[in-house]
Amino acid sequence: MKIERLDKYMWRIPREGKMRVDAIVFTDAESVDDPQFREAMKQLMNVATLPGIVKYALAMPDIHWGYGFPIGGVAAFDAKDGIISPGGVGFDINCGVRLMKTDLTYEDVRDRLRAIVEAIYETVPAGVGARGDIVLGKKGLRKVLVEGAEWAVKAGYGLEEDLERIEDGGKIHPADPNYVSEEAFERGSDELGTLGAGNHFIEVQMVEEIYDRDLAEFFGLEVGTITIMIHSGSRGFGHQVATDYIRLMRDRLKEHNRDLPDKQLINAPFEHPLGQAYYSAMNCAANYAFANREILGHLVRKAFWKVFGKDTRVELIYDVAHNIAKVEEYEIDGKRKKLVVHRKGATRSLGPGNEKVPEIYREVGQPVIIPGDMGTASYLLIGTRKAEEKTFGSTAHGAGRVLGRSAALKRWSYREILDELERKNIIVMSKSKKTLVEEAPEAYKDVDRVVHIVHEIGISRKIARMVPLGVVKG
DNA sequence: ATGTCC
Repeated sequence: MKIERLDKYMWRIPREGKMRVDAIVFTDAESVDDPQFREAMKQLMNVATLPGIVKYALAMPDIHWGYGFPIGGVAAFDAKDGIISPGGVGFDINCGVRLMKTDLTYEDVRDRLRAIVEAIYETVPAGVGARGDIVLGKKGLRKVLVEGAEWAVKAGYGLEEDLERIEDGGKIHPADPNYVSEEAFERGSDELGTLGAGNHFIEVQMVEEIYDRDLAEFFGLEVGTITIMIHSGSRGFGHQVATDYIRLMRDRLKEHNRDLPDKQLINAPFEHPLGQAYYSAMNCAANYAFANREILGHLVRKAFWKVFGKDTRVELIYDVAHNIAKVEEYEIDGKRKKLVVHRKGATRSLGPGNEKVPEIYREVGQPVIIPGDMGTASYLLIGTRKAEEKTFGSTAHGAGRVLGRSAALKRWSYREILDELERKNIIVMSKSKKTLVEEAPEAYKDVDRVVHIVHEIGISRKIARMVPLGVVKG
């Protein structure tokens, strides 16, 4: 594979073979020689062969191997003659993360940390197949799929003021539940307000460092401020939507998908009825995930009220999607074009003045939230115009795995991971010992390095760094 | 990520 260095953190794999565009990756020199990085780059080169891809196939510094498309990848396709692909979104549709801030400081919580972690653990259902308190019939669930986070607020699981602090207001359209299978309805009926497993988590954090004083003040953050981060997605519902449409595209679009370099890149022309059906069903799953995180946020709020009193303020800063495809307009060769922007393990990063940024934040730009893995730091950043120009308004989404789940299980024991977190003074409660080992901090790339790169390139800028005090996992 | 295999 030919890889050219364009800049300190920018690399290019020039178009070759069936590639329609170059592949561009933002990372440091250290990563480029890594064999696992090369595997992910091969996937990015495959993405560059897909019909209608515009400008280049992009990878963020947290790139790693995924289903068909690499995780940490961004690919934009012309809405007229391009495609949409479930593998370019990921199985956990609208997996994402939200950051909330409290009016508490480290001094206020230090003696009751165990109590708040336990309260969250008891309030939030977690783990594979966990069921929530909300059980919906088909009619009820249809409303969730159309209304997203707004449904949660109406049902008493959230505050009205939360809604403008969620990407796209927590409600994306078109989202027609008629394109969603019975099986997805069944799986989704009792999983609202549940955390899930794997890398999903709820963390109680503390602001440890401020990089931009003005913006930190704008968001009400100081060193010592207690924040909460929630990482979850669309649970079994989104997984089923992805499975359904991968199968449908495989069965009904055989000719269109005949020459794929990898079967996992299965896709539909965006304008084809099946492409439109997936788009709508995917948006239903995105709304399910927005509702889910809104409910989780409110359950955590209740846990804080229980431990620290009902007058404790727990305010949402922002909630972002990092597995999604969206129709957005960008200027291509001097013309504005409608593109289907696939962000798979990538965060939208819009700059100041962009009309898609809610009014309350428009003057500064869109908040970007980049979580670390369990037991490491997380960041609040701000979106930039440079991202709109260079990366279809995108930046990184997190640390990125460097070690597979089964390899992690072979390498470490449950006790070792617990001890490691204890040494860092982090309280951890997990439903599954296995999950905890799979999510060992050392199984992930260093999030500080990832964030440093996106900040240096200028596709998002650092505001604050948070460190975990307590973690709840599935 | 996932009722962790149809």
